[in-house]
Amino acid sequence: MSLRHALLGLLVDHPASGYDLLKTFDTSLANVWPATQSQIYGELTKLADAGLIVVSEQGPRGRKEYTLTDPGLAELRRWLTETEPQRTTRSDVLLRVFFLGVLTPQQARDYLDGQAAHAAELHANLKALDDSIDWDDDDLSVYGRIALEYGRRFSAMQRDWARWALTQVKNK
Amino acid sequence: MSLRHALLGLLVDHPASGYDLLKTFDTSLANVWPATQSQIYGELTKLADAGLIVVSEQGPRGRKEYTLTDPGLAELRRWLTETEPQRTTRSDVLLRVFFLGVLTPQQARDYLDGQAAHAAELHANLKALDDSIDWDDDDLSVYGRIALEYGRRFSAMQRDWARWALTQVKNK
DNA sequence: AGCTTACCTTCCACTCTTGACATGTCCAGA
DNA sequence: TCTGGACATGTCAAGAGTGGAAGGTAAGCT
Repeated sequence: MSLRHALLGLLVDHPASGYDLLKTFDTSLANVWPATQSQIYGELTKLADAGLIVVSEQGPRGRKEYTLTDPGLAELRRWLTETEPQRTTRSDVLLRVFFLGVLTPQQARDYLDGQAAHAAELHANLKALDDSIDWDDDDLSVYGRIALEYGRRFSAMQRDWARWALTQVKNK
Repeated sequence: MSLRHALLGLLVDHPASGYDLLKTFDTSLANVWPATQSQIYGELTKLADAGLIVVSEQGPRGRKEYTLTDPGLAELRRWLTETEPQRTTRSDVLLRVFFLGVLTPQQARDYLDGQAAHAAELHANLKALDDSIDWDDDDLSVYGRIALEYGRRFSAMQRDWARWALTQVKNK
């Protein structure tokens, strides 16, 4: 049910259309909670039916701009304070590690090397992104920066782990 | 399609029944790729239909023991070497961070504090687990240990990040 | 005026995942 | 002997997520 609340959260600051939200998901939220167009439009309809958002303006080309309602904001707060985040994540990258034994050591190293390279690249990109942003002191900046820092630390951790793992796979 | 390959991977070492595999998923694989009973039994049937595994023995209580076939092993190897791991993960924990601005600073800190505590606990548990295992030099040990090390580093990173984030949320 | 591009939404078919329910068998201990 | 707990599989409904097709409007450019 997180998509639901992600949409509510994005509507806190300003009204937006499905199309606007779709772009937000494709860019800034893509690394945290990817969502497709069909999912977003569908969920918006459900949220409007539930009264958590309303169509506040109809624009050209059938554009519908949604605005958060008071019950919607209350629901967002309830979600944040009263429900526990779901922590069960799936990691395809890590799952494969369990089965590297069926490959040759060289193939296993190739895999880990690829992961290290990927993580290193991501880390560099995030650093560049961080440097390019002029961080303010407002809420969006504070929490946006905290989220970005998570990405930086995570990618650094993955990079270092993969490099360390490489040293553990001996030739046999 | 990872569940499919996870099952193939588990059948490499020794034949197993759906029930056996279910227990493996609930224990050792739970943190990497959780799966429910209905999923596992369903997927095993599909894998058998596809000829990637076969029923090698029928036991008491309708027990069906599955064994990996050569095409099954080939498919596992193909998956490991020729397909890229899917890296799009969803993080409920991180998603919420984006919206902490709608709460009071104190509530936001409570949230981060909870995450720090949770990560610290997980880290301690993994360390204890690591210490309790007698690691050998075989494949299972090497790659199992690499996977466990990932968990250790990940939980440490989350713990430290949450603690750092706490210092970023000022009273206003 | 005509063409292209961006905008904007809806619908559909499919797979994956969850949770619950249903059904029954074997075995060990009181 | 009986009874509870572990063993063992199957099915079903509902929700979440993916990918793509379809259909149409407005705006900008030449």
